[in-house]
Amino acid sequence: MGYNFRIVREYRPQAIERKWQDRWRAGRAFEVSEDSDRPKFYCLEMFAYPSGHAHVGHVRNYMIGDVVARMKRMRGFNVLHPFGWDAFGLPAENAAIQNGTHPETWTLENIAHMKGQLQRLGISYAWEREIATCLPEYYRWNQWLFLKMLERDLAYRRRSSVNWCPSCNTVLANEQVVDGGCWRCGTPVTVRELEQWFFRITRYAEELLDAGIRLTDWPDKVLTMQRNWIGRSDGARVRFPLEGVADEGGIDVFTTRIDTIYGATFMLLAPEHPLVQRWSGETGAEALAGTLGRFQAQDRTARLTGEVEKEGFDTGRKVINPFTGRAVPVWVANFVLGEYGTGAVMGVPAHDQRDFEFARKYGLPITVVVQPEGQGLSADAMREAWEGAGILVGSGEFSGLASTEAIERMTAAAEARGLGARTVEYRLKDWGISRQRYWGTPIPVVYCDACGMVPVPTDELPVLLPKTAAFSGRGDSPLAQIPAFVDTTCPECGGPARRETDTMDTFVDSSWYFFRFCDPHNDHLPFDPERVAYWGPVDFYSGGVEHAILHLIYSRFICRVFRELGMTVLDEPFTRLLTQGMVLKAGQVMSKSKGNVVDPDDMIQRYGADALRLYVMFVAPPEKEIEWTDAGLEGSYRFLARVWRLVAQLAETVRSADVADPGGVDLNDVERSLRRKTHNTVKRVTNDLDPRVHLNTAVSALMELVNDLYGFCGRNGSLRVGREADSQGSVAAVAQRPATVAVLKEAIEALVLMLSPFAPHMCEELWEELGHTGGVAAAPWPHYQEAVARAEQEVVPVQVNGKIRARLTVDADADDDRLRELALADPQVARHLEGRKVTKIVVAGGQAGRLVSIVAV
RNA sequence: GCGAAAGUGGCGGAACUGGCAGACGCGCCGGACUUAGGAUCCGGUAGCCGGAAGGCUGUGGGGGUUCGACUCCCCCCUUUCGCACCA
Repeated sequence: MGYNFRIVREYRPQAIERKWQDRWRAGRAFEVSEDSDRPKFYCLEMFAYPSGHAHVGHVRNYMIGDVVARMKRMRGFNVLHPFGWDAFGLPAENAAIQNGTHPETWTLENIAHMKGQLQRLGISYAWEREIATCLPEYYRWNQWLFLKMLERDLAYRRRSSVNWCPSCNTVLANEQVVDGGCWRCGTPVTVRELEQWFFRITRYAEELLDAGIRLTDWPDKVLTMQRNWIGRSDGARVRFPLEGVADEGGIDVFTTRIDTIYGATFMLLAPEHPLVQRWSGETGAEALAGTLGRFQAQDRTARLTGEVEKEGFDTGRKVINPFTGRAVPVWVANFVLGEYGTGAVMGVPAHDQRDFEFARKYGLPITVVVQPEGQGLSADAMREAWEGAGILVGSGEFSGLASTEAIERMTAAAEARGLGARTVEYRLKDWGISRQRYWGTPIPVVYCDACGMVPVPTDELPVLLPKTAAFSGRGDSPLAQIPAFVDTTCPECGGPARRETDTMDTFVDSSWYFFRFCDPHNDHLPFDPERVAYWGPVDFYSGGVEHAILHLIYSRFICRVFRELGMTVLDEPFTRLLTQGMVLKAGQVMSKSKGNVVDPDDMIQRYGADALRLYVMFVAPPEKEIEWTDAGLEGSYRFLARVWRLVAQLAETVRSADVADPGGVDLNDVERSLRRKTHNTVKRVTNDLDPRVHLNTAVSALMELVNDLYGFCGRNGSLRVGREADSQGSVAAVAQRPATVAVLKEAIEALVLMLSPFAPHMCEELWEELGHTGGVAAAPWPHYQEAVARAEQEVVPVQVNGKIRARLTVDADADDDRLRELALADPQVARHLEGRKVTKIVVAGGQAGRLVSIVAV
């Protein structure tokens, strides 16, 4: 045999990375087609808003998805891993207002730049499937979808008070109001009355809630947020007749605590309640009208967050409490919400904190009707509202019942007497999609004087967004200023008509793009149902937790709309959801305004994309936020260089191996130990990547293997890597024993294969160096032998009084009695038992193995 | 206020179903090689005692269950994140 001398190139990531990225692009390496012979895997990261430059916080998400996609590909799955751009939206328009760039130019330039950034990171996307929502070939299907929803009464138009952001000059959906402010700019939201388009998401409220329970691979946190957002309340509507006006009916209230109705000593109406609005217009109601005006002018934010003091006004009217038969006053209160329930509530001051405060302030009577079980109400009762369940008192025939039962019986009684009904209320509101903006999908309807609102026929789609528009920054839609767009003819009568000038909320675009990726160039339909049947649902979806409500509820809703249209049989679009943590710098979120962004291109230039990827994956679990440090990145670079030196120096040795399977050879202890380590590492990395996505521990397992390999070479006299090799002109020796080479080859190849999802460019280069063609990305994932991964013998810990004092190495078939015997004979154990009496000796067994526990006094 | 999650070395973090706490990395200390080392290779690194072998104490605090608790249960403290007049 003898020695091979080998010059080892230094690890220079930039050249390697460029080389492989070019090859992947030229070879369309990650494009896929339907293949019924292989299991499919749809791996998706939330597509990107093309804001300009991506920082490492953005790209962390794509790197996580890429590790999963690459690993799944190697494990034999047909992997769909596409990318695209959520390209409509406000910032493009703001850029137009500020510096005159057309939104389209601004957007397309940003896309080009960011696409380059992602390609330089080596993310394995099927770029052939790239989509941008601002292109007519995409947004025409938004319009198509809208028309289908219109046909099914899932889209409708109504005048309503809407959330208005005075800074962005647009309407916001409820989901887009955060702490009373605009989700984008934080400006406090005001109210406006406008004709608006809505999607009837409430039709699916119950299903979205109920099916959510079955999303077992979603984070609990997200499911809880969605559940709270949908906000189901079980209760009853109860009618309180108006006193003295028999034919005017009465006022319905919604309550979840009908058991407290005997304590309802007043009624409260929202300022928006239609009845109060009517009363305030009557003569002599100037005071009421004034108060109403004042309430409605109160800052909506403050009203919603409870910062405004509770205030009321006595309307002078009375209603009859249908259970007590007594007349109670009707007040208007600024804290009652017009849009929830019936806009009217019964005031039960003894059992509701808010009503209690209200009653104290205005001197209204407080009647206790529920007592804590097993005790009388304390003297404090009148000082505080007690909101718990208990035993009813002073409630006529229902006195003595427990709250839960009382709710049942009293609801039934109300139903029987025709005063009310069991109902369920949801906090979820219909989704307002109208936006008075330019850079979005035009809503495809026209208004004709003769025919009214007329949908644009589907064969006339798309309604194109005109290229020229004036961006004034005023509140009205720029489209309304373009006569060539507005003036049209009615599709029904051919007469003059005006186009709708609002555009759609961009969340419409993003609520079905994952279907489009399955069939991105279809020009007959949004997608071919058969293709979605093959690829859907998304198996692994990752993105920021900030989309827990908005995007993720809308997508679940629109998925059901497509189901209703017969386009898919899927109930849920995303099987597994991973919400990745943010990247912080100096404890703060990266943002352009804070000036603390880390540009991936800078890092790639210094350390290479592979080191950047490895660092971000290694530093913390994907769900956790990470603190950016340059030192950590440098550590990852060092690790890669260490792998490079190891593999490059041993490549020739490994390539010349003449024993294929180390399993068939006699191994010495050192060789056997390395082989066990290899199989053990394959097992760990495989499990860390697949059921769980513990990328950080997968990397540390690979680091351990590398450490062991260096140790192996150091201990093996005929192999030299490391310092000597490096500083003395790079020497690697061929091992004398074929077994050594076989074991080494197995370890090195497994290492390169498993490291490749993290550091794909370097591993491609090394894989080629090891004599393989066809690319590491397409190579099969290494397999492990359980028997090798495990130790051949069982190691059994021995505890004395709870502390482990010894470990016995025994044959796995030794029985419990033998273990006891060996444990007591162990010198370490004997030392700890000196002068004590053994009272108990237990052999405990679990999946982790057996254990001997000795108790001595 | 309500709800959820989390508290482990100087730091980021491991420990899967209760079984050697601190894997792996950063940082730091030392050795080798060197004109040099901020490169590389090797070793050390929770605290305290000890020359060493070894021992004791340790996973926010206090109780409990168990042969055995970072892990399970109860109370408290702290932090983070959601929700927040939804009747």
